[in-house]
Amino acid sequence: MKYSKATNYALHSMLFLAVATPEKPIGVQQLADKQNVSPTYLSKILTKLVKAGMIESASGASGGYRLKRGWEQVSFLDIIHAIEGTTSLFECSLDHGPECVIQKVVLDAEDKMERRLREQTIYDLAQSIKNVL
Amino acid sequence: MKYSKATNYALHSMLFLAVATPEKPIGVQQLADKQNVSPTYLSKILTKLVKAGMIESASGASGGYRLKRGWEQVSFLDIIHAIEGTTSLFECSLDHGPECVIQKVVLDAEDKMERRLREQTIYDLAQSIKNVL
DNA sequence: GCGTGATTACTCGGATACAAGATGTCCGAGTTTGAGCGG
DNA sequence: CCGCTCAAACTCGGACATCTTGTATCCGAGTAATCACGC
Repeated sequence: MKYSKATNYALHSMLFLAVATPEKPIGVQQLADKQNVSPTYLSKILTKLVKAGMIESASGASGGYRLKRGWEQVSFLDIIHAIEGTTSLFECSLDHGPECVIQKVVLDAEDKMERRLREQTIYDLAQSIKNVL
Repeated sequence: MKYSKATNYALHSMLFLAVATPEKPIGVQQLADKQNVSPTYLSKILTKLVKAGMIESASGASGGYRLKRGWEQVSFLDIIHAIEGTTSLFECSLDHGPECVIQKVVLDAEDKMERRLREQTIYDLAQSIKNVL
């Protein structure tokens, strides 16, 4: 039970974009260099973020990726869900009545984690980093 | 990012043993039938719980598995860790300074989930079920 | 009745097989920028 | 100086390869209870 590396790359890419926020888009190459990943693989991950509506891509020369309007509200959970999917981390798969007491406990615990991830935005994190610099 | 089915089987097996608590051990076959799993596969899972010290196995005819002394303190988190391992669900794997702010956020969220799973014992859950019956 | 050996029912652990998902690469197609060239 | 064309840089998306992990099966070995048999 671990988050995939792709989630790691996605979170770092978003934070990097949030700290930079230039008018020109940032190329995949530059993002990939920072994280030691192949650009083509990273582009697959960023495509998911595009489809989730957090960033947008610009084709052609001097193209790249850029934060989209409203990105200030994007939370950690949004990013994680965009990469990992939204299925909950426990499903009983047994047919012992309508509700599984075990599942209820685990989902309740999961909810506590998600609550924390939902209230943490990339924007806030980027601001706190900038203050340190 | 999901808990494995093995974790599901382990939790259900523990709960079943906790509700039963007979003097005689319960065979794998019986536990497997309840959950629609092959007995040999379930035995591999139960072996992990034995090594974790929660249950003990009895060989030979009329053998099986039995809760071990001190099982009343076993929490959900103990069982999950016995099956999934104790590695935290996020590791940065990047070398951008000593601490990764992203990792700190995710681990903080994970801690909130684990706190809930740590305070929930199989014993308490078994008691609440018995009351309903 | 009692002891002894054989049978049976069960777990244990390793080896193996299979499937799915994560990770990563390759390449062709489309798109925009910018430079070069000719008028 | 203007406009056209072409090359370069870049993303996009699908197809493919590889590796790890979860899931599951099979089988031989060991162990304990029980049964059968002979004394």
